Amino acid sequence: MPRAAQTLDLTRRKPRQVRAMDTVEVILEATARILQREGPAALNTNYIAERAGISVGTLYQYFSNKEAILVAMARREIATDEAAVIKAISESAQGSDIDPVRLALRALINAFGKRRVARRVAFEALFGQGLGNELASSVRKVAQLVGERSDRLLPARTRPVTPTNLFIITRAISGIMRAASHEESPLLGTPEFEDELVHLVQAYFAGGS
Amino acid sequence: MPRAAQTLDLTRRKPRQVRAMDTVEVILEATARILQREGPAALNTNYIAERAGISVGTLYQYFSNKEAILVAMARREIATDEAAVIKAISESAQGSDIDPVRLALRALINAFGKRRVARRVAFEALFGQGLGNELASSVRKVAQLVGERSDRLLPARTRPVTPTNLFIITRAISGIMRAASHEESPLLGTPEFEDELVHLVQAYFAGGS
DNA sequence: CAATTATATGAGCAAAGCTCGTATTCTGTT
DNA sequence: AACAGAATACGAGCTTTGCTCATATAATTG
Repeated sequence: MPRAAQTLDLTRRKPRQVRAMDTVEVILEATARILQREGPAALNTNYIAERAGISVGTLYQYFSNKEAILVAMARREIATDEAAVIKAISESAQGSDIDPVRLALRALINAFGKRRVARRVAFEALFGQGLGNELASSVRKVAQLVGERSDRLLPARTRPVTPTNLFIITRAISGIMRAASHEESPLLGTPEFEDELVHLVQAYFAGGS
Repeated sequence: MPRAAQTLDLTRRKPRQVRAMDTVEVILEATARILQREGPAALNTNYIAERAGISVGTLYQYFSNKEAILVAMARREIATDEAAVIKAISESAQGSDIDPVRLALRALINAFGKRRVARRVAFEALFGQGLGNELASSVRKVAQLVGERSDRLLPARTRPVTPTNLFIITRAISGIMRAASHEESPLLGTPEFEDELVHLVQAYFAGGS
């Protein structure tokens, strides 16, 4: 559908002036709104530009293609999630009597409950681009937490935190969150769901071998 | 890009004659080949038809849109995987000395190692369509196996097999497989990877509460 | 061997992605 | 203040591509 991708340079202008920052902001916001209110089918670059109150040309000054907008959105969501998880962890450090793993996972679950459609589409784009690993970064925070404090949190035999088992638990949680945030599933947000996630993480790190 | 989806009837002809079956076959095969050899960017319906040696019109007689082709592909892969897992399970029933959970997971890992690109794109389509649950079906076989034979396979305190924890473990494994089958990761196929999956499943079902 | 039903064809329409030449605004320098 | 150059914005319009539909061919049935 594009004019053949013979333009190999997909580099775009990076916003320097405040005006440009605002433009990028406005594009991402419009995209999220359209996705959330009118669904993925309604999303096209001309319409994004229209809704954002800018021109298509401007849009393509900052994003090399439609996917790139979604990827940017996804990265933003991930950054937000990560911040939430870190906050939960640091809060738990001082005085809360609830299991920190639980607090961190709770923060994550909460984040996934918001803007479901927009998030889903954005993450889909991330995966489609082969960048699925990035989604795992906020989850990794939880995993590392468990690894570091394993002596305090887990029973007798603990497992070491290797790159491989970080990979495993991280993708496991990502997979679950992803599935759960598809609207049919009312599971997200139930206490049971939280319990199961906590159990999965702890059992995985606690088990022998 | 389509002529506006105002045609609400997405029903298509179902192949009755052998000729028609072959056509469908040939379409799916061409799609997989293009994906595998030339990448997702090269995939478009006109080209699929050309490569399949049929006309676009014919293609659209059996598939309501491009996505539908991918979804069909995904379903086919899933069916294959499921068969492989079942085979592994039944073989283990008679005489093998290896843990049946391990055998089932091994079958799954093996399946995911083939036609990686085509599979990835197909599964992506499945998710995009909100049909991600289907991917879980072959994995569920493994989970059920563990649940049913838990007394034999797992240590002391076992957990019941509820819909919720089937959901959890099933999506966990799906998430891991999915991530691992993205080409950057050389993890798929290592013995370590298999070990970790086995451990995850067993630890999850074995843990207390 | 009609008549009916199933299958195949491909030119071409409309939607959507994206470009590029031009216009406007900002920033720093003298 | 005046100006140059850089950054930003614009949007008509070109391509690509998804998909349809009028028409033709093959299979099946009675």
